[in-house]
Amino acid sequence: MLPTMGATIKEDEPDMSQPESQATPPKAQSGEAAGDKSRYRATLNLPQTTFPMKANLVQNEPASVKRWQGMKLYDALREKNKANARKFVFHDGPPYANGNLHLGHLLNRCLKDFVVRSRSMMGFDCAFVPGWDCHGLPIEHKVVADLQEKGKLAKLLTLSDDQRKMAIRRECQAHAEKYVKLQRGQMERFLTVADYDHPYLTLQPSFEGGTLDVLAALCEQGLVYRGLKPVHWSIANETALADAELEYMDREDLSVYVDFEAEDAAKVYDAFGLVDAEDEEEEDSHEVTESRSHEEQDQKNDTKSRAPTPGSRPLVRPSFMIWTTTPWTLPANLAIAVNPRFEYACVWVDGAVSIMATEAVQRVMKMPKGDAAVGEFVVLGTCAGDKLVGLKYRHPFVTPQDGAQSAAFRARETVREDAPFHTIVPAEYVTLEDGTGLVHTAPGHGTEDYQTGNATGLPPYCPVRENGTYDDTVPAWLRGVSIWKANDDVAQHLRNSGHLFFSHTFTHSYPHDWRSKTPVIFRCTHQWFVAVDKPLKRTGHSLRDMALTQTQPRGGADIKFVPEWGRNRMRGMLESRPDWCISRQRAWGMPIPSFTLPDGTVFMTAASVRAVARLVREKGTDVWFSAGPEELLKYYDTAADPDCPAGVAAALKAGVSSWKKSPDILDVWFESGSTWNACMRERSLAHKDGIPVDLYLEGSDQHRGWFQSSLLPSLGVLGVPPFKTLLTHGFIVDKDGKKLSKSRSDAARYEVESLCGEFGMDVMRWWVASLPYENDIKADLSFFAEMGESYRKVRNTLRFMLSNLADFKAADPALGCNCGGFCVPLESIAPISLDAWVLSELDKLAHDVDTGYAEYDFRGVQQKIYDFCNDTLSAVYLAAVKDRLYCDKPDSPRRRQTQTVLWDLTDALCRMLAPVMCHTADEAYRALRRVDPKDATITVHTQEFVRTKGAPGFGVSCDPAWAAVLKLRGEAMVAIEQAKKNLGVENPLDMGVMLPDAEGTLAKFDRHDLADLLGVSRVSLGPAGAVAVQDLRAEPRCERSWKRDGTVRQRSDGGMLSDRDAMAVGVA
RNA sequence: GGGCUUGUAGCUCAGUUGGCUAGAGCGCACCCCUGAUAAGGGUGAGGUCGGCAGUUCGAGCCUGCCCAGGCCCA
Repeated sequence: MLPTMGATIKEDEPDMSQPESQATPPKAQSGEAAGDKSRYRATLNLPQTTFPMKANLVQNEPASVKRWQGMKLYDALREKNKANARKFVFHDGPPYANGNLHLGHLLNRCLKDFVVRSRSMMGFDCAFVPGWDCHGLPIEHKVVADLQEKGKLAKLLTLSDDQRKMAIRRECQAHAEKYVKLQRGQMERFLTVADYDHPYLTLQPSFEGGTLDVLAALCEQGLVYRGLKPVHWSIANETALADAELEYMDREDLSVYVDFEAEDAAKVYDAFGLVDAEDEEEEDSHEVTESRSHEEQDQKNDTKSRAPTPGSRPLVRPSFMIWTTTPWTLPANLAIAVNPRFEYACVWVDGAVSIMATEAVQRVMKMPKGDAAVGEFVVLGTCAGDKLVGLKYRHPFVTPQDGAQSAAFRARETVREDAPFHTIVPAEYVTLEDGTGLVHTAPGHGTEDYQTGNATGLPPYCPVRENGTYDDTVPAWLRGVSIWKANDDVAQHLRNSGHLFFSHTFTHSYPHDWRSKTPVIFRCTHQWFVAVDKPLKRTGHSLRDMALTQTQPRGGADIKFVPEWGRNRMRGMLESRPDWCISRQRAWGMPIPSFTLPDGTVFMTAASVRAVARLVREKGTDVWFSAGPEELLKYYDTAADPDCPAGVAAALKAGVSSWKKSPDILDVWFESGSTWNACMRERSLAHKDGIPVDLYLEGSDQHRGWFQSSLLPSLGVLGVPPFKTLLTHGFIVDKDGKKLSKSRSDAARYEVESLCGEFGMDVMRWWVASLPYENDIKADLSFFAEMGESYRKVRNTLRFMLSNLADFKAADPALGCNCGGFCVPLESIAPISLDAWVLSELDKLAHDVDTGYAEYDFRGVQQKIYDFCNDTLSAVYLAAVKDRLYCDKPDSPRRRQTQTVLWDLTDALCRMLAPVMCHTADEAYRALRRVDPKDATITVHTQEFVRTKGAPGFGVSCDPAWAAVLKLRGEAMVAIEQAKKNLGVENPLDMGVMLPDAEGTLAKFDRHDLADLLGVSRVSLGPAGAVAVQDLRAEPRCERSWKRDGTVRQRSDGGMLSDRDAMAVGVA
């Protein structure tokens, strides 16, 4: 509806000719001629800036990197905070020096950079030395594969061990250094700040020395021992593997159910309480048939194939039925384990008798009929598992002349004379979920089996050689056979001898060597271990006890876990972890500096390790491969070594030239687990007393990896953990929450170089900051694009503020003073002003941001900064002050006050943003100060967060009634929206609003402030009730400010202007 | 199979010790502005809180089971 009281409607109103329509009210309104809106444009203070709307991050970010490099930003940060006593010790977990960095690295590096930059801006001296893990199998594997491809490997194999290893090591070192350089460049492209010129590399001699010192200290505590233990063994690489080097993949295997005949049938039947049937022929139990096969039973003795009555004693020899998925370990079978708490059944099946857990009977009998057809079966009796313990059985194909009882094995290893070979033993870990409830036990081929062997006195017998073939202790038909082939051979042999009840192939999850992707086996080998349950000489407590104590929640004095559930996760792992196998049989790593004497004694003491460490610091670990024992031990003095065995001291006098250097190298996890010493303490970066490092920050896989491999040595050496806080982040997954597959069609666009080129790092960093990093992180190109929008929002807010400061002169920011120039003292700002309100909002933000950074809640920081820019500033404050910025006289006190606030807001925001949006924040900060592009001395990054009197922000508070004003603003917006529909007024500047103010709390507020806050021309206050909107279109509009504020009249220049605008233009 | 963990609007996420009608941003729809303009502003529509069962006066939140993910192990 058109206004009816339009006394000033002009005749040339263009829309007057149009039919009246509520939906399309006239564009040109009463009070001015069409096209006159820009008459006073030149008299306005319109925004002006060189800060571009388009960020052009792809070109400009590398320029920032160069500028920061040029000004040595990292050194400048250290220098700035040196004077501060506050030190924040942050330690970089070393990525592996192999391959390109990916999105997961980007996440990790950005989070770390947020920490470094935010702590520095809090005034902490925060050193950050990047590190690289340079040794280890993956590099060696790659290098050896490359050599093989180039046909150079065959030649290497003709060299001596040391020469060959040296040749491989040279290649490995070159490979590692190449990738360190590559990854360093990528990290810098991530805009991260660190001491890139002085990284720590695990192949540096000083680092190697620092690692050996840790090993020496653990030796000193009596924790390092050499043992024969089953370990995961890679046949392809002929090396023991750490848990971290395993990958579980599906594999098809042969699953077999095997009958092991009882040695003494009567004792077995006694256990089940079976009695001789009285009407049976006078056959006693000693004359049980020896025939094995179910078929044979049927054929040979028709009468006996009749199912016996339950409770009666059959005439055949019973068997213990076991189940295994690794038939190749059967030659090493030394025992059968039962759970003493389970009930076992004696089952007659087609003429044969087998023993298995009662619960397993139905399942086993229902197995698909493959090798043995099962007709009927009868449970003759049951008994508890503990009744079976101690019964003897016969191995189906290993005689006492072979195997662990053979002379060949006894010559090699110590075997107890009374070792209970082939006996039923108890074990709690036996379950009923799979198999028969009787567990094939080979102490040389499994951890639990090994423990059972230890408990019962059985040796860890392992007839499998390094290359995966059997040695000479097995029956002749298996000698030299590959174990994978043996699976079938063994099954066939058992089938032929009638011991195989059933077999089938099936697919299960099986551990594989993470590099060669080949299946691993459990195999007993001589390895070096760090004991986790052995008491330390110094404390009397084991590493496990100390680790569990240190990780307990102890009300603040404990290790802090972010997120908190990491504590339970890690403790669970600590409770169940085995001793740490620290040896590997490879070339690319640090040697374990032990020696084997001619008499077979293996020699390594704390003092001998330290002696080698000293030499290694001088020459690097290559010396181990190039020098002889005399040279390697030149710093060793037996007289000064209390741990040196007498025999060794004597042998040493006779000369060490015949001693053999150990071929073992250290697990790379031991090296990275020593970084708190080899890097942090070695370089005096660590706290001098107590816990050396404040924060470790890595992916949650490191609860088992680096966090644990660091914790244990530190406890052993220092008695305290190496870290005060452990922060973990999750893994990158795709938008459906699935693991990111490298084979996806757009995989190339997820390469970090592509991401930097497509979205820019500041956008990627803004994205990282927005993440709830403790969980899995969904990543998708569309998310990055969305974050680009969000980035632009912040950028435009900064730009708008900068553009309204074009004519504003602030004091020299280098002096750290915001006063002077045109600045208004913040103390003079009235609490009822818009400016006080926005500053008080900034103070809240500054407080939240401060806390957020301190607590690593980057998401909270990001969200609050974004909301502040988007809501508090863009939608509310900046929209409200636009009028005064544009229309007030340039030097009016009101405008200068607002500009002062804008300047401070921009300055404070740049600082808050700096740790995250480090390029853009610096760009804006420098634009605010109008820094010459060539001047590299001024940067936001050497500044600190705004604080006043010790608290974050400017210390400005606003009138408490502001809360009510903002609430009313929300209501008014709804009313204005309704008025558009109901009154037909489209432009809020054509409206006046009456706010209900029954208590008179709003009376003190400037009506202009209130009107600007609502975006309307006028505000009046009224009694209680709803917000009322007035149609002001009948009133004249100011040609300059477009407001209808009630003061508009024709001025001396002929224009229609309000009082304020007339004054600004200088007309009467 | 086990330990830890996740599943809330189309999307990304908040939801404190169980307590009004479950919130935000983005996106979407409609509208305004055209003096932040490859910008800016307003209003609005979207949810059986993975499923089932239980405890409770009351469950997104506690318990059990199940389904679908992730990390680490076996």
